[in-house]
This record gives sequence, structure tokens and C-alpha cells, in this order.
Amino acid sequence: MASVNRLLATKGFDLMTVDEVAADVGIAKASLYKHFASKEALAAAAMVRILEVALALVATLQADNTQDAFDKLKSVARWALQTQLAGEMPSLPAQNSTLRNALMVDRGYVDRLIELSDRLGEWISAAQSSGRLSRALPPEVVLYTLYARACDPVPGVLRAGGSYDDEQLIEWVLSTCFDGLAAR
Amino acid sequence: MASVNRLLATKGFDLMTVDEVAADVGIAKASLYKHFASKEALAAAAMVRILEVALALVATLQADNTQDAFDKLKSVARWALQTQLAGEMPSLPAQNSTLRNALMVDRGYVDRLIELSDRLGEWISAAQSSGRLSRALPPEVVLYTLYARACDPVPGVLRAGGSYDDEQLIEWVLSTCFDGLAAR
DNA sequence: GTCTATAAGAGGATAGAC
DNA sequence: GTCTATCCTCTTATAGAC
Repeated sequence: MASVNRLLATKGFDLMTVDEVAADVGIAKASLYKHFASKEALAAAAMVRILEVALALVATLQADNTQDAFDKLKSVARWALQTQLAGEMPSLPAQNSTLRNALMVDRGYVDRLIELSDRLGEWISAAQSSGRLSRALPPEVVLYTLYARACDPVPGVLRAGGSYDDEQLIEWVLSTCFDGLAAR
Repeated sequence: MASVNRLLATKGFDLMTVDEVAADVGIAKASLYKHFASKEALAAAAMVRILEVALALVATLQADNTQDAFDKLKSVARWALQTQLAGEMPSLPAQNSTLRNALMVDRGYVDRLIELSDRLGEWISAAQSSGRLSRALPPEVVLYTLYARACDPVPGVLRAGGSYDDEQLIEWVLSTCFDGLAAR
């Protein structure tokens, strides 16, 4: 799973080959196919794994009284960016690819994605009510934006081209996301 | 080129097959290879074409005295989102793939990308000086963020899932980009 | 559960006629 | 410039022994 997540993060689903995964794990490809029915199933398992981690983080944050809903959303976004820079955030396909279809019929994946969306949705509503999150945006728009930013290519590009440390870089990307490009 | 741009936009480079392009154009695959040396060259030509359009837009905006630098950046972003929703914005690969390497040695592509970046960079500096664009962000971060938003998957997802018209949807995405998710 | 070997097919690219 | 036919490599997936 760790190998798959890393390869999925760096190359994406289509460019990741099962041979590569097998080589990285150190077993034969046929052995891998004894555990996973297909390449899609392999990727789906990796996606489920990262969703589990996300759900665990959300559960921890829910018990935290020192942060309000807005801060919690930001904490989740920060974790996503950190995970992405660590090469552990599989980049999911936007609309294309066979993977998308395979994931959408995978109960384990869909159920967890819905659960995560529900939890985040509650925080979005709360943060809009409290006035910290923009009320001009439909909750749907906020949710999809957060999902998209979790796979944002910007941190990777900045790290590759730049002389900034990861900490600084993540704060800037978080700022573009929550504060926007315009001055405040 | 139009076919390639559309296919590149919907499926991405890796999932787009030369057979598909040929079929879409209505000629044999071998005929296509008489005009373009490789699949990479085909995609590069499409990328150059969209960069040309972008540069033309920038040139037009430069002559416009009714908008300041900040507004011009926003206009470019709006055009990018419209083009993307029209299925004419090829989605470039972030860091992975053979395409990236092929593009980076393609003089026609690199020269135009640098020119575009220079033009946008001037507006970014000006907009920061005038105080409309955040001074807390390095110009580099702003530029990469704008490029990334031009290929943002959010508008496509929102359109697929939603009952909003394109106009409204683009304004929301522009808002998340320039104003951020946080309330102002 | 792991392996070697191989099937099956997709897809990039080319040969060579017209 | 366009076509048909073909090559060849890469990749997913399976057969079957140990």
C-alpha cells in the first residue's frame, strides 16, 4: 500500500505499472495478483487507506475543543498538503480514466468518501454560520475546492523550483486557498 | 489541433491515443505521423497553439486602459476557465510523464511559456505594488497558482454534478482563487 | 503464497503502395 | 499526402509448478 501510494502520487494511475509496484515491494507480479484482482483494485485499496487516515484525523479533530470548524478545515487542508509533499497522497483522476469508474462501484471507497464529505460538510456549514467561511459560496463549491487543493500540483512545483522549506511553502499554498490571491 | 486539444483536455496525454486523434480528424494514423513526428510532438503543437491564444489575449489586455494589472490577471484567469469548460484547454502534466520532458526541450513551447510568464509576472508585480494583490506571497507562488487554476478540475466537477450555469460557476471558482474560502 | 513463463491485447510507430 | 498492413514494445492478467 505504501508503494502504491507513492507511485500513485508521483506518476498517477495510468503511468504506474503493476510491474513497478511488484518490483518496489520485492515480490513477483503474479504474487501481487493473488492479493488484488486488478490494477484498479490495487489503486482502490490505496485510496481507501488514505481515506481511513483522513477519517482518523477528522475524528481526532472533532474531539478538539480548542479549534472551531474553520480551523479544523484548515488543519485538514494542511495535513493533506503535508501528506502530498511526503509523496503519500495518491492523485485521484478528475473525471477521466478507467480508475474513476472502478472507484465509483467500490463500496469501501464510496462509503468512506461519503462519510468524509459529510463530516467536512458539517464543518463547512458551521464555519459559514459563524461567519469565518465565505457565505457567498455554496458548500458544495467549498468541499470540491478543498478536495482539489489536497492534490494541488502547486506545492510540488514550488518545491522543485524553489529554495523554500516545506513548512513555509505549505503556509503559502494554504494562504492562496483560504485567503486568496487578493490583498486583505 | 482542435481535436488534440479537446482530447487532451478530457482524457489527458496518457489516455489520449493517436488512433483516437486520427479517427476524430478523419484520416489514417499513418497520415498523422507524416505531419507530426511523435505523439509528444502532436501534444506539443497543441500546447503551443493554446499558448499563442493566451499571448494574443495578453497583448489585447495590455492595450486596455480601463483595467489595472489586477483586473487583467483576473481576466486571464476567467478566459482560462472558460476555455477549460469549452474543452479546449489541454491539461498539462504537473511533474510526471514523458510529455513534460518532451515539452521542456521544445523551443517553440518553452519560449512562449517564458514570454507568457514574463508578461504575467509584470502584472503580478504591478498589482502587488498597487496593493490589490497580496504582498505576502512571492510572485512565483502567485504565477504557479494561476497556471494551476487554469487546469483546475473544480469547474468540471461542479458542472458535472450541478445545476449551475457556466457563468455562475466560473465566478465562484474565480472567487475561491482571488478572494479565498475565508469570509472577507 | 511465491515463483517462472506466457497469453492477450493495446498502442506507438513504420513500410511501402498509390 | 493518404492509405492498408504490419512491426514491436510495453503492460495487464493468467496458467500452472513448487
